[in-house]
Amino acid sequence: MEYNEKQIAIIDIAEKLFAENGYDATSVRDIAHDAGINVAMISYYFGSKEKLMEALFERKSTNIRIKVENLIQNENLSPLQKINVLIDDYIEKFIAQQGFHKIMMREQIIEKDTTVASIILELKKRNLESIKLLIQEGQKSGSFIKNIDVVLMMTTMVGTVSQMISSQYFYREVNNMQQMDEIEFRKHMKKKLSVHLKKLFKALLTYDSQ
Amino acid sequence: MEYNEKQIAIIDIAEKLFAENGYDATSVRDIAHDAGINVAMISYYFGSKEKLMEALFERKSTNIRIKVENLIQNENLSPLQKINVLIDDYIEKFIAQQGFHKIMMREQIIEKDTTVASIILELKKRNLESIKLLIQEGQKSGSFIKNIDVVLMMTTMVGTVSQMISSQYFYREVNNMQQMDEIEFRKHMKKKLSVHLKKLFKALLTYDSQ
Amino acid sequence: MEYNEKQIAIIDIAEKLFAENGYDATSVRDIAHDAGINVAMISYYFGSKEKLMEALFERKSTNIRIKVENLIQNENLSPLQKINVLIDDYIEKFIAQQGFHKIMMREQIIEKDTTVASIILELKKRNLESIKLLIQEGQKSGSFIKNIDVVLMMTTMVGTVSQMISSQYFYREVNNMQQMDEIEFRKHMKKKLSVHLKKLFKALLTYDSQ
Amino acid sequence: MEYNEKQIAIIDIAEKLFAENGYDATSVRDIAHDAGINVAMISYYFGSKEKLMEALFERKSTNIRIKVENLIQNENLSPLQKINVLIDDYIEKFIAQQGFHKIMMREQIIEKDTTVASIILELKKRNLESIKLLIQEGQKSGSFIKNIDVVLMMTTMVGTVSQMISSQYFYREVNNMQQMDEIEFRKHMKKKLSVHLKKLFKALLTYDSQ
DNA sequence: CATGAATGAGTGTTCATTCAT
DNA sequence: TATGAATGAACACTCATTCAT
Repeated sequence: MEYNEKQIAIIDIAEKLFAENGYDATSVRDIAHDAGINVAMISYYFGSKEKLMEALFERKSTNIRIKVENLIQNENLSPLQKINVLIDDYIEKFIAQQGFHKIMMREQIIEKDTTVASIILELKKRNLESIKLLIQEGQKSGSFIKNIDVVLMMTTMVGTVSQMISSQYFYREVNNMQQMDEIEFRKHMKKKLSVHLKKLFKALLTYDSQ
Repeated sequence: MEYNEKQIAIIDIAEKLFAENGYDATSVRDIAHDAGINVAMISYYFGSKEKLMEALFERKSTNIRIKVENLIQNENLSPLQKINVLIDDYIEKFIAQQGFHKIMMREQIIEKDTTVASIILELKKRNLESIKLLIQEGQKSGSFIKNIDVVLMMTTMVGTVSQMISSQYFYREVNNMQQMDEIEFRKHMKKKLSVHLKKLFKALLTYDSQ
Repeated sequence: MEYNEKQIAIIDIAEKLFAENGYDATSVRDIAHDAGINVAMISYYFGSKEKLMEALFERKSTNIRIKVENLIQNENLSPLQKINVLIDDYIEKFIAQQGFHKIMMREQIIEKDTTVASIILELKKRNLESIKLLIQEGQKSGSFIKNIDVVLMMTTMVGTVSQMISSQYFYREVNNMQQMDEIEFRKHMKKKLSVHLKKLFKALLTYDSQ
Repeated sequence: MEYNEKQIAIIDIAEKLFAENGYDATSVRDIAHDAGINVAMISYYFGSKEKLMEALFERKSTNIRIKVENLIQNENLSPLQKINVLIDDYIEKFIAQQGFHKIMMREQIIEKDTTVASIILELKKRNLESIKLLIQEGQKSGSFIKNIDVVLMMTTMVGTVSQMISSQYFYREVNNMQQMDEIEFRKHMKKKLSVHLKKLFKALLTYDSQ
């Protein structure tokens, strides 16, 4: 699907509002107002509010796919280093696209069988496959242990970053960072998450539990 | 606050519907219908839909507090064993009260300054304090390393379990467990999460990173 | 109709609230709340909200009837003096029972054929008859002119006092009396209205227009 | 504020219903029904029921302002004649716009600090200022006495006409005019009020009370 | 005699969507 | 292609009243 400038503008506004207030608490009027367009335009361009949501997912979900192709062919990095690159890449994407991730987190919880749900499912499967490739590579070379539950490992990566984003105001408060500039705080989160997840992944991938 | 039988029944129905469809997508009519009562009763008993939500949080949030009092005084368990007990306790509570946790996950994302938001904040603070006590005990005895970011550790515990619950249908699918009985699947999740988180915590608490 | 203490208390509260906010804008819950009783009591004691209004009118309307019996037989006063006594009596009652008069003013405007409307009509007729007696006495003795439209004259008396009550806050403002104590202000209004209406009535009753 | 045809139609219907039944006893559904439009249109056009009321006041209150500019410059009329013209003008406006005046009478009684209340207050002040100009002119030329309470005089004018309108059915009844054609009855009222108020004003403006 | 619980109808308002232009 | 006008359904909530006790 190709979207023109106006449609993209609408999608971006929708993303912002859905992220802040949730899909149901955001009216098409809110979106139209913030986008400076007529209410009818949303139905006109996307067919319905739900279809707008689908368009949003179609457009944004591709940006947050884990990409592993170049990484695999890179012969200068060890398997663990590759995993670390991947972790940083994931954190970077997640934090940069907080808004969309918030929407996705909420949608993920709903059990309904919607188009959006299937997009999310597809995304998860792709991400899982990508990371599996890297793990298997490390296992073949003997760098990683045999017994690795990749799904659980992903769950921890996604869950930890998600939870960090969701509770960032709590995090700021307990760490006395209320006044910290947003950009600086994002850097801080990235660094913390990076070190933290790398440590966890190292444990999962290389320490044999007996 | 004390609630009578009818009120509790309403709260339970509301919990189920809010968990399944979200707060905004659930109308008071839906709740009244499922509870077999008149719409007016929700206002009558709780004042408003929002107050019903608050009542729900008031009632349920106490059930999911981490309790460490007995654990601390137990002299038969090592600090790490205590942490492991706590992990299992947390997983148990979270999975048993999935519905409420789903609601809380969604509410946590919204940035608004509501009563519910403050209840969640309070809960997080209490849980953090509880777990800090155990950690400090282990540090004093030398069982745990000095440098532990408890908030990040909690983030991983909460995040991992949350993410597992949120994506349990994905988990079933990629593990070919679609047909597994719900009770058995819960057992499976608990076991998996237990082993996984214990491994992660052990790494965070005892391995010094250089 | 006889009303017990509780009923009278309810009627008094209702009078206050109806006067302040209007009949329709006052809910039985408001009344019950202010009276410190159960909502059901209003239906229980009076049958309905409308019947409560009727009870209110039944009770209060008798207090504001113009009484001329003693006045007529008083041989020490001239006809004009008697009219002046009546004017003061009317002003006194109206201001003392402002609340009820406000309710009546509003009800009077509605065109519906209700019980309350018929009570008001009855009251007006009685008051008209009373005053007519005094006028006729004065005409017989030659003190008053022949051609007097008593209805119009009453309209001016009632209308002037009503309007004064209705717009008393405007009156205070344009006369810089915002800070004046309520009791003192009532005295002021009474005096002003008294002199004013007496002058008007003297003109209507004694000056022949050619 | 400019209103389009549809909006004006709605305002007119609202005026009729508010006049007949009162603001609170008139539902937006009643208005929508009588106007042959959808209920949502009232919110759509005016924002809310209250805003509709304000629009009504904004539109109609200008029509009933006493205008005195031309009168002052007219050199062919004596001060008293000018007052008489003003009285007739006021009666004419009041009776022609009975509906709106009924609404205003009721609103005037309520003590709340609403937009409508402030419009009424403003209107009263303007009318008072207008009439004061005429009075002062007459006083300067020696036609009127010095000691005139203009506010009280206005109170009598407004009050008398208001009361006449409010109790016109009573008036018809006691004067055996139930069957009189509405148009003819209005003429009758105007004539009666005109003569009556002119007599009263003459007394207030020219007779010195000793 | 009194009341807490409960009800169905109604309130004003907002919703996503459609229509006529 | 674009939009202001309009709609019917739904929203949360309040209403006066009734009922069982």
